[in-house]
Amino acid sequence: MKKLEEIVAKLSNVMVQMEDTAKDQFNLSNLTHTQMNYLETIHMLGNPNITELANILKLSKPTVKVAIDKFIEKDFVFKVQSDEDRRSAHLHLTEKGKLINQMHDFAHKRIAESFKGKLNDHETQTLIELLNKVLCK
Amino acid sequence: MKKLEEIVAKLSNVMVQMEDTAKDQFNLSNLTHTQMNYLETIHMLGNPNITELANILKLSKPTVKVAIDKFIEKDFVFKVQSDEDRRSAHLHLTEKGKLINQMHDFAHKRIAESFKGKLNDHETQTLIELLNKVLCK
DNA sequence: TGATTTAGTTAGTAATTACTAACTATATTT
DNA sequence: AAATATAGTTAGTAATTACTAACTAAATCA
Repeated sequence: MKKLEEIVAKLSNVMVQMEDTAKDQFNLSNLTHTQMNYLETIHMLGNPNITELANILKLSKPTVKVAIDKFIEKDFVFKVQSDEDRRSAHLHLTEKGKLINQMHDFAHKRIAESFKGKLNDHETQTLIELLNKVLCK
Repeated sequence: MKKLEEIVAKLSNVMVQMEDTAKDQFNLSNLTHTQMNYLETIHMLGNPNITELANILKLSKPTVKVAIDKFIEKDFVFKVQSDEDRRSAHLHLTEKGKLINQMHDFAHKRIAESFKGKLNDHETQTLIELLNKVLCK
């Protein structure tokens, strides 16, 4: 029987590979890792402005501005002027921009299905319970 | 009770976060994702030459050559001329270059320990058995 | 109301990452 | 032995990613 840390290493491998495959299947191979990270962070923060996004990513505002301009040009992101503060604009993902999150969901679903395919119902239930326990704070 | 794919999503999050933390602790924050990938691939292939590395990474030879030159300058990699074919050189990781793999091992160990801390011995054993089952081919 | 802060932008610069075309030197094929 | 193929390199180019300094316009503080 293997040690848990070896299994974690293998698990990490499987997940990275599945994400890569999903990225190909969603025709997102043209996006760099950095660009994916921008779109994921915008999704995570839920329509941040440029200043908030720059703070979270620990990048300068001009850097983020340039990146966002390119996303807008490529129709991954659009801006909505704020009513409360007319200096500020909220960043939104377009349908195309949301693909990134759908891609993640797809990869996770595929992994879950692969796991279920190798266990019976009782074992699956036990795995869910144990993982739920180790992942809670 | 949550669905397995939601748990997989959470698992993915936890692993990415732990790798990021480990990267900071190993003082590797100055390396880009692309650079990490080079060093991981050299480790995985075990002293490839530039042509092999370029093929696996699906990059041109000049691109890989330039990247390797920078790694050599920064003392992450060194070259060993081949005896069989004097045109060719094998790429080796220096101690500094091997840090990347130690960093991964460290992250996996930390995750495994965190999991063990939340389960009793019997549950840990069951988790190991179930994950072993889902991760085998 | 005037001074200061904040959100975003513009301009100029630099490192990284990637490419193709053309080259040298060694190895293999005919 | 000559022709071809392979390993690596050099040079020139381009997109991406990041920075600082300096700016405009709007909001807030004193």
